[in-house]
Amino acid sequence: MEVLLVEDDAAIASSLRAGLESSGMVVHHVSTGADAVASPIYDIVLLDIGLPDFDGFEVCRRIRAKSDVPIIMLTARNEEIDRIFGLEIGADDYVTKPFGLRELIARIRAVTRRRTTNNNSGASVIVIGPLSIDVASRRASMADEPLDLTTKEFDLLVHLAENPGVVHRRNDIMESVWDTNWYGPTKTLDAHIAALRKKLNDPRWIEAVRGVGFRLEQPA
Amino acid sequence: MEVLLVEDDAAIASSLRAGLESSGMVVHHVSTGADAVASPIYDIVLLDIGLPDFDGFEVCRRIRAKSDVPIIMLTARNEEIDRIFGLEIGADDYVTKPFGLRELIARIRAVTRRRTTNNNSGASVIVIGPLSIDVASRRASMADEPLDLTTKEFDLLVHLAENPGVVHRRNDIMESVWDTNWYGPTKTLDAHIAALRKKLNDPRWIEAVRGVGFRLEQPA
DNA sequence: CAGGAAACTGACCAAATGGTGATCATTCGG
DNA sequence: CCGAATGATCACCATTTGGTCAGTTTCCTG
Repeated sequence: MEVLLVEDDAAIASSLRAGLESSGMVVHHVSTGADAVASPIYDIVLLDIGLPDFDGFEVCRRIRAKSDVPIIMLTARNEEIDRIFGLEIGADDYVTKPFGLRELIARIRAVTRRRTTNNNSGASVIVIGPLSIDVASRRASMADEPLDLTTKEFDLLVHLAENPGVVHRRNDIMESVWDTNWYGPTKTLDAHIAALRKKLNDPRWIEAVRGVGFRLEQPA
Repeated sequence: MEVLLVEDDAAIASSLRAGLESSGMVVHHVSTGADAVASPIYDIVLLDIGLPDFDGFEVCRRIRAKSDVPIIMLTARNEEIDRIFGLEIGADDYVTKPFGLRELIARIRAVTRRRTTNNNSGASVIVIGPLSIDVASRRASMADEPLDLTTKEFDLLVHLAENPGVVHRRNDIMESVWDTNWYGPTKTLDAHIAALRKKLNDPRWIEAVRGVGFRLEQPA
């Protein structure tokens, strides 16, 4: 596992390097955004937001432009999370300073595992284009506009968004969101799908697959 | 500044050593409680609670028996904070893992400064905009106005403030603040939430998330 | 032991939420 | 092209939930 660490604070960088290396990772350290963008591709990028030249969001965007490498943002304050949240920056996860080494390593493993299995479940934040969902704080936003979702709507959205593009069968949805795999003559699920569609502004986000279930995907 | 680091996890110890040394401190590392007690006196002791031989509290007591050296406890879980809290073990401060190097260094400086100036202020503080909570001294203030909180109100506030923005489930709150995960038909939690809201002056500080729990956040 | 503050509890109310069936629209197969 | 099946939408109603309050119990302090 080769890590590109983008961090301008020498103390933090040195501490992280030591910790990551003792977990068997190879750490390449750069301290500016320019160097980060110019670097060859590694297995994962740890990206500090407060960089001297241009900020982490810009770096993230530029790296994304040329690669799908997993990116974890290192943010200093909670306020910055909101910015990340609404922006379509394409980071895979973020950790807030101060963070522990074990936590960071766990996140790295989770992100890379997620990437290799092409499965989005377990992320702190699910980002699908303009749609982002923070599972822990139970908030979702579309193009920076917060969505006012009810409990069921949120759970339903999370279930669909955990595997975007794949069809979720009605029974599976019922079991996951309603704790029952019984789908009788009720229109409960349909009603909530309808409500969600309305709040997502564009009904094409949720596509019905006749006879099977529903699929969530960013409209073309 | 000479630091005695008592920590059995090699990765964490190595990482901390690197960080502290790059801040100009001299780090002496031991990994067992026995070694810690046997060590000569340093300027400050960083003491992990989870040690292989006997636990950090015992080490703390024994060190205190022979010296007034400042001690900062490194604790792994929130649960352990309560134990520290209740015990008069004589530690000067504690930090909860995961913690950041900068935070730790700040604490070290604060504790040693406090020692030399014989001043008790400056312990661990949670700050969320105008709201600040001094966990160790159990004081909270809003816009520099002290808040007169009861025990339960304070514990509740701390629990919510430790993860601002995220939704805390009723059961989790009950378990953390009331030591029971049973939330029956009672309105105990709601009553205390109401009391807290009133004392925070703006009810929007605590948002109810229907069907789930509560979230603390600075009003827009 | 007395007084008061804090905590707990249950009742009540209002509002949010979720479930339901009727009805309309769309798709698909013959 | 028609009818059956499936999905979409809507309005209505029952339930759940959170907020508030007053009464009671518990605990602490002096």
